[in-house]
Amino acid sequence: MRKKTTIYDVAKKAGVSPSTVSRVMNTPGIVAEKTRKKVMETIKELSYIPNMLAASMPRNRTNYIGLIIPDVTNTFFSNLIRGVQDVCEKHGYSVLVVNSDDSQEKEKRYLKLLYSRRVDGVIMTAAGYREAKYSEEELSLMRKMRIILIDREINGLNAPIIKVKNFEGAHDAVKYLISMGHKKIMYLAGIRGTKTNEERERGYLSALEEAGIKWKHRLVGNFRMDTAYRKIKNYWHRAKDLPTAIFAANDFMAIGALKAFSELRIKVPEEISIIGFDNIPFSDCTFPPLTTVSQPTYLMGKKAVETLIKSIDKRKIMRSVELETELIKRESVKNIG
Amino acid sequence: MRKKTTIYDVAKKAGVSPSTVSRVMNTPGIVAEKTRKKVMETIKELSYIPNMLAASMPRNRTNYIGLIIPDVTNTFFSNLIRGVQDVCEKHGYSVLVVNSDDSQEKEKRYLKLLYSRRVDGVIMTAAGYREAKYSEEELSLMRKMRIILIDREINGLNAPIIKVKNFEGAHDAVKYLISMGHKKIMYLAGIRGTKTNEERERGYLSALEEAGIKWKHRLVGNFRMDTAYRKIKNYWHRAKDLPTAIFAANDFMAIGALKAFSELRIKVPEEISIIGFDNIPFSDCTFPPLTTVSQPTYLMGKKAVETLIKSIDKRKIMRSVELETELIKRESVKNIG
DNA sequence: TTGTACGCGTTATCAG
DNA sequence: CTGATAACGCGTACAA
Repeated sequence: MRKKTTIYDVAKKAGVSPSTVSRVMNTPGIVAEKTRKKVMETIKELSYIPNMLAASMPRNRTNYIGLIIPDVTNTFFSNLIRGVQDVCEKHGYSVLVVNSDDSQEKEKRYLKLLYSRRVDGVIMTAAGYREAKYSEEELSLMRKMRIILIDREINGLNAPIIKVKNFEGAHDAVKYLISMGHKKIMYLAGIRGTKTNEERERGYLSALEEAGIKWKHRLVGNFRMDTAYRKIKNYWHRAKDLPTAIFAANDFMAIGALKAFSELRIKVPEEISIIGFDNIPFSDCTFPPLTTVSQPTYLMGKKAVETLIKSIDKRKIMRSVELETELIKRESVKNIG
Repeated sequence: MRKKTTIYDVAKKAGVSPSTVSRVMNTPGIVAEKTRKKVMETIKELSYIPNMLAASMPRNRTNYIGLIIPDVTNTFFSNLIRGVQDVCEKHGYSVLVVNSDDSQEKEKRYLKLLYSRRVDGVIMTAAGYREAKYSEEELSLMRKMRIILIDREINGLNAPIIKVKNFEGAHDAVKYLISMGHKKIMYLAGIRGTKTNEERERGYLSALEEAGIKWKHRLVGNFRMDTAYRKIKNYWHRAKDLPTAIFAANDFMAIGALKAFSELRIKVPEEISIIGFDNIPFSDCTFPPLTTVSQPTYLMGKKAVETLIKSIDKRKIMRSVELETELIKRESVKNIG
């Protein structure tokens, strides 16, 4: 790799000073039209591409945003990433993505990395399903950075958070089931102790209560498809008082249930109705297509960067946001009223 | 944000020169144990975190890898990303991911961005399904960077490429179908003119020929689920000589077919066998679980960075790699022999 | 409107 | 083994 063209090369060839070239690129308005043109030409000729790296130093800004998520491979997060990237790109920012795998240790390492890289802001969904404890050292590091949280809070850190209305989403779903004539609705639960699961379960219970329905049942799950599959099969083999509908804490589990029923020769939705949560891609490719509660993951990413960037560029204060869910009615629910 | 701790702060407090602090961090071996300890202590005390940004300048290395893909949201690529990230992280590199949306224009813009960011290397899957034409200007920019291609080549650019054996993968799949007694096998095609599709189709034809089978049929598709769905429904309504098995150019289309047959009340695999290609997540959640050809996407990412980093760190030359596919036998194929 | 000179935080070189 | 000093490429007060 031969030497790269610098701002000096352009300046010399155009017969101006480096500062003028710099101005042409950053504040074109304040330079005489004639010189501006001359400089622009030279830039083209030499196909000069400015060194953002070098520019970052005096500016004290990298135009990088750090993004810490559990796993890119999870569609929930890849959609989030896309939201983040799209907005970032529009504002001249680049995204540095890392996977925490829900490990606090990795998370800590990456936080240091991002600090070291001098990113202008960080978007993170805290590792671990349960509320984790953070050492004072980590908290202090986080406080040195401009951080915005997604979905999960961090005790002791006063950072704004973007989340969805889990309670309302679950409430709506169950209410819909009730409106379709269902009176025996089971909750296929996620991991206990996680805020996400608790909120969805509360939504489930409250809808039941509102309708004056006493029948309720929770099948313990862990957000995973295979577990739901096994639990359902197991349960249907020995239970006597079976539900007519299931509200699953997420789509993976709903799909696991779908699979179980398919093997049990129990028809969905004719014999049992199912609603999921998340609206992951493919929830519309199941048989039957899954009725589910949609999480605006893309929007979450978008909102997060928007507030972050506003805070960076215009020094505005960041505020928490709660996003609405949406009930996507497909074909896994039947009206038995 | 208050002023950040620098190497000078550490040096002063430890009573040494900045160079010594630098050495402690980069080449600990060459500094006296006693001073090293002293410096390490001071670093801890001040919780100093080095500024990689600043270090990048004199080093002329950013330890960033640029990754250009069509879309993070596509599981094919998110797996690739993960492979890239995991290896990068191990070697102290960070990844800058951008989405081209298969647009050459965006691709070009991002190439410039990555150059401007002074990434140490670029991994890209060229935009567009068909072979695209690149201007001399773009080619020259690409030649200035250390680039490694994924899956698709670029005419006029002599860059190494990582790809999978599409021909062999397709060949194996169809051969398997034949071994299961199928003699009328249809090809559900992807976009014509794309190398991926051509290679898979050649694999299909060659397996047929090898077995001396004359019956063949191609249903034109475009790699998309809904198209496959419609084509299949249409075809089954009016065709007379129906196949007993289908080899789809990718999983999306295979799933589209699955859906069509489900609605047509045609049982898979009892009445028709199906094989897909890609092994996307969820191909094991369909009914029945899809038999398919697995692409090692994670491995592709891994291989790409490995060669790239070797080239950066040890100035070794980069070589192209062709990866093996694997036939994943699930339940969408029946032995009718 | 333009140019000069300094600073950004680190590494590399060279002398000691 | 350690310290002084010159880059690295750009932005920006300040001077002209």
